[in-house]
Amino acid sequence: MSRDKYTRDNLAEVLRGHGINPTHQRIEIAHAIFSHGEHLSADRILALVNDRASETSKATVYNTLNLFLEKQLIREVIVDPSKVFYDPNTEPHHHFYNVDSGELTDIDARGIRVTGLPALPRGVKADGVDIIVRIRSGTD
Amino acid sequence: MSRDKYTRDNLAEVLRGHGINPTHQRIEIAHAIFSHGEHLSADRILALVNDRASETSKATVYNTLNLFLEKQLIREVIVDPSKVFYDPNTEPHHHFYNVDSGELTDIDARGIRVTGLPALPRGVKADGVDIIVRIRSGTD
DNA sequence: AAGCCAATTAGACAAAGTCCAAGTGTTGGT
DNA sequence: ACCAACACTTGGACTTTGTCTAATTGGCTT
Repeated sequence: MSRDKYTRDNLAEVLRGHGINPTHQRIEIAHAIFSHGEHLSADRILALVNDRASETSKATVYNTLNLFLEKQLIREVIVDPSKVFYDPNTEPHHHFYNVDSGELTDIDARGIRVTGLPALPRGVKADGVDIIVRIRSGTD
Repeated sequence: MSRDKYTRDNLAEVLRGHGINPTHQRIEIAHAIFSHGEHLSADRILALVNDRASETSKATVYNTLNLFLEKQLIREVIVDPSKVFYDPNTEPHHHFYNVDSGELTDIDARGIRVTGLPALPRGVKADGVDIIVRIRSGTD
């Protein structure tokens, strides 16, 4: 694994590998998500890509995030009623969500086992299991 | 268990039991949530209470739902990026969420065990564990 | 009836996200 | 080099969920 994993060249390769045509904007957005090792919301991503240099519109950010989701380059994490977080980690994992601070932390799924789940309803297929451990910083 | 568990009289009692002053609107909203054995969104609740008879404003519906949450009469379920669902079932339980239909189904938490979760980060306390099993009706 | 406080209200507002029609590249064929 | 075709991006209007506020209403208590 090289020192600088998320060069724009490497990212372009990654995008191609997921069947995504790597454009300037898409690379910048991927860069924002992957090099920033955190769970970002769409508005943070919009701010990050425009902070840097090139202008990217809100529409493109949303289009691109949805494209990345569809192509399974990233995942969405739904824990906050007001906004979606995007997760560059597509390995199986779960989350701690600090309700007070809004902070979101990964929990590696290896070693976690859930027993006692009922069978799936008829005619459906599983699409994934999310475990969210809600925590509070409060000392009460 | 009586035949008609959710009379407005009974509901008034329940509200009082949770430290909530039972007003007309609050009773109607509680009635909508509890008698309708389903997970409703705020806009559905607003529609239900106004469908019936008395007019209740959007502000009151939101105020009341947040009050009910605070007083732990109901829970919120966050599975859909676009809206919150309110859950009359405050027993420990989890959910199936059909991504295609939007349908939300309870999973009794008794018998479910999660092993292998890491220790909580320092200085925080657990606030609950949500398990969401995402399913698709698709036959692909 | 007067006064008090809690609850309700309409409507303005805010924020997240979608949509659309027009514009800008980029590519490939000749 | 030119043109056509297609893909991508864009601003801005729009929609939806939810919050806020200032004014009004409604119940009690005396």
